Formats: sequence, C-alpha cells, structure tokens
Amino acid sequence: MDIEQILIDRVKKVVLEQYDADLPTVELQPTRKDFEGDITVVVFPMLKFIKGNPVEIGTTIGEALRAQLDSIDGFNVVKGFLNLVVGDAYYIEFFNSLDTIENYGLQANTSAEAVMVEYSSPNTNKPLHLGHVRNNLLGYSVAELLKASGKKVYKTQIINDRGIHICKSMLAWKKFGGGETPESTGIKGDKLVGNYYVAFDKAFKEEVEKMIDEGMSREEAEKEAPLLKQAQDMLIKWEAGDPEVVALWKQMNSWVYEGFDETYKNLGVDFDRLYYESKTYLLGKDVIEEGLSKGVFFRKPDGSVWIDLTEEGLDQKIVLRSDGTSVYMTQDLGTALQRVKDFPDITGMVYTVGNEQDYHFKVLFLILKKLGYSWAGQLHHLSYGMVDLPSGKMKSREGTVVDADDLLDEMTRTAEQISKELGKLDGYSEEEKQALYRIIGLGALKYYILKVDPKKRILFNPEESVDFQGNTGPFIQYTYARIRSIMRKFEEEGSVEAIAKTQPDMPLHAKEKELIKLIGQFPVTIQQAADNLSPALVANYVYELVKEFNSFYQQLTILGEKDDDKRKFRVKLSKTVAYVLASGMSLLGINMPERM
RNA sequence: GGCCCCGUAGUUCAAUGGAUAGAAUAGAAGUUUCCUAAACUUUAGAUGCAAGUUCGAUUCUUGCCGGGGCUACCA
Repeated sequence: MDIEQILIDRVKKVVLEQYDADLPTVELQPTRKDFEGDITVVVFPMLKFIKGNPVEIGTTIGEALRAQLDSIDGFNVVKGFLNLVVGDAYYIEFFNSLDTIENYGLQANTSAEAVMVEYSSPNTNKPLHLGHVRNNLLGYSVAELLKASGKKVYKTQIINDRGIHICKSMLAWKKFGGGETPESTGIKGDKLVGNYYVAFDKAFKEEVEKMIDEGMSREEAEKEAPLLKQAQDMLIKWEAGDPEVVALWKQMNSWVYEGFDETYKNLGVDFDRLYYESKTYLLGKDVIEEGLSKGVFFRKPDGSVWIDLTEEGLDQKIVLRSDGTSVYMTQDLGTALQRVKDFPDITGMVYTVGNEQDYHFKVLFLILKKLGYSWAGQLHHLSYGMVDLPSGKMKSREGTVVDADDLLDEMTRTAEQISKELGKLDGYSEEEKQALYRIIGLGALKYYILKVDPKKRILFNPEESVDFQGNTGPFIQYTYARIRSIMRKFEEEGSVEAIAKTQPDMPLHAKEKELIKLIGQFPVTIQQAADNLSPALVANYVYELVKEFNSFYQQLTILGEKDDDKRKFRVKLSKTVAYVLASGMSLLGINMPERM
C-alpha cells in the first residue's frame, strides 16, 4: 500500500515548512492494537533535527496531515507517537485494486539477477534423516521466496558420491552382501546401502576390539584395522579407475539415487541441476594458480599453498596440500567457478549448510572476494541449527537418527488418525482420503520446522509436531478449507460473478479493516523473507492472518449477512484471504486442502 | 585457550532501537438451533546476571554465567 510513501513525503514537507528542518527519514509503523489509529509516525527521531516537545510536534504534523490528505480522517498523539487514523475509503480502494493485480504479492521474474540455491547435498552411503529434512525444506522454501521476489533461481545439490564413506558400504556389501539388491530384498536402495554402512561399522569395531585385546592401543588399532585398510585401498583403486570397483560404485550409487528420488518426491522438493562430487573433486587447482599469481595465496617451503586471513581476524587456511592434492576448500572454490561457467547469468549463490560450517563458508566467501569475482559479494551461507530430539542429539551410531521416510509416513498416519476421530470426510474415496492425510501430515511437519528462525536449534518433539492446534500447519490448512467451504456454498447459489466492486462509502467493521491491512502487508513480508532468507517470517505472517480471519469469521456472519453488498464484500474478503494463505504457504512448500 | 551461534511465560516459538514484551500449548472459566467447534472469548504466567551507549534496550557494546558448535595437509 503506497500510502506509506505518501505519508513519508508529506511529513518531510510539513516539517520543512513548519520547522525548517530537513528530515533524512521518517519512521512509520503499524499502530499497536491498544491505541486508536492505523499508522503511527514516531516523532522521537525528529528531535535531533527539531528542538521542541514531541507531543507538540506530533500535534502540528497531525493537524497538517489531516488537513492536507483526504485519506487521513483523524489523529491522536501519545507521548512521541503520532497515531493516524486512515479512512475506510482508502482501504476499500486498496482492496478493490487487488482485482487488477495478477499474482498479488509475487513479483514477476523481471530482474536480471539469477541466484543459485544449493541444498540437501547428501552423502551416498546412507538414507536421508531429519537433519536433511530441515535442510531441504529451508533450501526449497528460500528458492521459492527468491523467485517470488522476482529473481531467477537455479536449485541445485552437490551429491557427495565419492570418498571413503561409500567405499565402506561397498566393501561391506562385497564381503557380507551375498549379492543382495533392492529388487531381491524389496528394500529401498538408499536403505540397503545404509545397512551395509552400518554393517561395516559394526565389523570394524569388532576388529578393533579384538586388536585391543591382543595388546594394541585403541588409536593404533583404529588406524590399522584391516577392514579400514581395505576400504582405503578401494578408494585408491576407484581413483585409478579400476573397472571392477567403478562398476560396483556405479551400481550401488544408482540404488541410492532411486531411494533419494523417492524421498525428494515425497518431500516435494526438486532440483534444476545436479552436481556430483566425483566430477568436481579435482576442480579448483587452476584457481590456486590464479590466486598465486594474483598474490592472494602464498606457497610454503614444503609446497603447500595457503591464504593468510589474519588481517580479517581469521587464521591462515590451507588451500592445497604439499603433495599437490585438493582439500575441501579447493573443491568448493572450483565448484563455485564451475557453476558460474555453467550458468553465466548467476549473480549470487545461497548455500544451505548446517552452522557447524560457518567458519568454512566465511573463509570460502572471503577468498572468492579477494580473487575479485563480481558475484562474490552476493554469496550467502544459509546456516541453520541442528535438530535435537527430546532424548538429545541425533547420533547415527547410537541409532537415534530419525529417518526421513519413516518420519513422513508417521506424520501421514497421525493425520489419518486425528481425521478419523473427527470424521468429517464422508463421501471421499479412500484414495482421496490418503492424499489428504499426506497433505495434512506434511503440512504439519513442514510448518513445524519452517516457523522457527533458521539459525536456531530446533527441538523436534515428535508428539508436539503432530499437534494440529495452535500455531501449526494443519490449523492454517483448516482455516483455508473453511473458506473454500464458504466459496462453494456461494457458488452453488450461482452468485460467482455477482461479486462487484465494493462501494467506497461502505463503513468497515474493525475486523474487516484489520484483515485488509494484513493483506496489504503480504508483498512486504515476502520481500523481507527473501532478503533475510527466512521462511519463518512468512510462516508467522500467515499465522497472524489466520488468527485475524478466525476472529472475523467467528464474530461476523458472512453468508447470513442481510445487506447484500456487505455479504458480497465479506465473501470476497474471505476469498482474498484464502488466496494469500495459499500463496504464502506454497512458498513454504505446503499444499492446501479443499476440505478437511 | 581462541573464534562463532544461542539464553524470553512450566514448555515450544515471536518482537526493522520504540508505546503496557506478543502468540501457541499446558492450567482455570465460558461460547455451538447459524456458513466446518481441528474454532472463538475471558483469565493467570517471562527478557540468565551486571554495567555502558540514549529520549527509549529483548534488540547495540563490554564483562560474567549457562547451552551448542568450529578450532585437521578429513569431506
């Protein structure tokens, strides 16, 4: 709603005329509910430029605004807060104007900026777990938010398909597998491979214990265990391109990918481009040369290459080993460059990675900046906190990991259970019901995770996450379903086209006005969420709108309203709320049910 | 040790430096001849501690106390 800009300009003008002071900014905020008014001008910051009593200044400005602007009906001043009352006509006009805005709140992709968003990035030796779920939901949602703010977005993941971890699974499969496949066992591919990773770990531990019993120190035993040696040997063979090892590697990874694809599909996330570590792990060495020649890096006598970041308050960091092989940083540098090569329109990147890698990304971004790449200023680490369980940390070794597939099933089952207790779905086929349970169960999970500020740790309480009351996904979905129900009744009457423009002189009920105000904040919220890479802002906005609607719904009749204009207005208002709810939730990757 | 993140009602989460710190849950009390009660209304309850910056601090600065993370020529 552009009234804010008008107010800012006008306040500046008034202050210039009355006090001969040039204000750099004017601070506006929505008026708190306990005070009369709609928009508040904060007078305090002006005291630096104007000498005087804040109440008097506020009154002077208020009087001028009321006299000069039709949309301002009145004002009051409390301490240094000038509360302006905006007339109903303004809100009605704004509401009517929404008809002509297509995809209200969502910017069309007009910007030349393209952002690559990386998320998920799993290892190929075990199935996805709750931590990946948070990562995926965050990454996907941020990608959608960036799109909604008008940017072009490429979604990507880098698949860590190479290294000692997958060799461990491969070795265990060869030793103990007896030729098992997903087909022969009916086990999902990623689970099967994960089982062998666990089997390796178990056998390895037994070996180590045995060696300790035979008199070796733990440290030494863990280094010298034959199984580990064999796995390392396998990695060397893989790097040398040994046909047998490579064939097995391809085979097992393909099982894992089938499993991942299923999980991603269930989760509702997707990618525009995949990168594989097996193809990128050798990248980056030419960047090292470039950095050396530019003087960004330096070489130590042993041949290893470093960057000195002590001036930035960080340490020295290695970027190439003395034997000339890559470290993690080398790869990431190379991969970043490769991406820009593949997608020349990229102006920024977002990496969705856990906060234990904060330091790594700080260094990575700093190096790219020092190397002078134009896009290096727009790199963001979407850093998120761990997901804890009430029992403590998730530890794969202790079997306290929450598997992603199991979790999704569990949520769906709980939704089913609760829905059945309420028994509102008569007339639905079993298939339709199952689809609905999924929408609700997933909605509960996604909302539960996304409503929390990304950088905070989440305490994932399985029982609470399936709660459908309060600030939860299903609560929002339920409100949407109720509005759809109103719409259906209205359409049954054949009144669909009858919704006309609302007359500007119609008086608004306070609840109606609140709803319109909130609807007006939708685009701003999306922009803020995109700028801060925080889906939580959208989640909390949507929830606020739902609460406001519920209160409106409870206190005012809609279809039963006697005044026909008012009735149509309320139906239309409800419909607009439904639109905003569905748009907002879709940015979180959450679907809305027509009924529930 | 050094560096980074987090400490808000019993619990889970909010609050661009702004007014009397909001919700939700759990607790107490109410509201269904009516469009979906998975709802609504009322009630009680919190900024870890101590200084500083200022008209004003949950927010910024410093110190302390708690929780977590990083601190590999691993990825």
